[in-house]
Amino acid sequence: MALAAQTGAVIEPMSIDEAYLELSARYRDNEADAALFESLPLARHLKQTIFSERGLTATIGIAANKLLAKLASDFQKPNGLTLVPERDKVAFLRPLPVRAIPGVGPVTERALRQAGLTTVGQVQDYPGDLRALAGSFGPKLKRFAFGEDDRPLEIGDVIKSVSSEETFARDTDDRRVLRACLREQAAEISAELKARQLGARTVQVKVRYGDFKTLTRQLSVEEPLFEANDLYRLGCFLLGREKLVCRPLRLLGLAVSSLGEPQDPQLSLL
DNA sequence: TCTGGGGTCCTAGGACCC
DNA sequence: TCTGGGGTCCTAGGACCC
Repeated sequence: MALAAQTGAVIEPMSIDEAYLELSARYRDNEADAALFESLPLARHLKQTIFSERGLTATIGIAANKLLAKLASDFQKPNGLTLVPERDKVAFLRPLPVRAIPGVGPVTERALRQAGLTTVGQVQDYPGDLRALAGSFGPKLKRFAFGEDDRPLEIGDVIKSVSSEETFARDTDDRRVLRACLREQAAEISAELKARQLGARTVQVKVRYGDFKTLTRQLSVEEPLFEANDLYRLGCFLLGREKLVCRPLRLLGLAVSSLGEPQDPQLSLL
């Protein structure tokens, strides 16, 4: 990442080992495809440096937007380097399975298949209303199918929720086990909130039973909370009020959302 | 997919207010 | 007292991603 920063790139980390680099500032004076090709030496240099410094291979996709860069990097997986020029993007996309498009999971894939659409090319050619198949994602899916994507890089780490959950080795309704679990989760979440100087106005518990049935119950409060004890007690309250531990649990989870600046800790009630 | 954990976003119904 | 609409918040569940 430090190396990438030296290139003057704007960076959006996606996970521990994946990131988008925007280099349009570095190659801005060129026609789109020319700029892409000009970034090839830098991409090769990045791969080489990662390998010599860490002994790891890296895969890079080069394209004019996030969607295409991601698909390009997926194209040739270990140790790949794929460039998708603007002029080739529609053809590049055509043979890909619909599942390759980010946002198309098992459910949307099934809906599309039932309409006879299994490749991105078929989505490109589809004259019907994709909303009927993919809901509000339909219009975006259509644009993605043609390689159009204007999502900007998201930098900064605005976080919207914090959660912790645990799947038990054996389903349990032992109150002591569950309380200890919840207490630990509350402590973890509290530490995260404090580290980020955030408070949470919504607390949610999640339970899953042996048959995989999963329920959530949440509660919003006036004052943003961040103390482990407050989170723990609200979690207990929700479990009890909703009688969620009516049979053994496979999973117990605690989550907070509606995050914002905490009030003066002195005023924190409950 | 006999199924782990931490996230985001969307939908839909109900409460409540104007 | 009943009806209608819009806006916002809360809640629950689900699809999806890494």
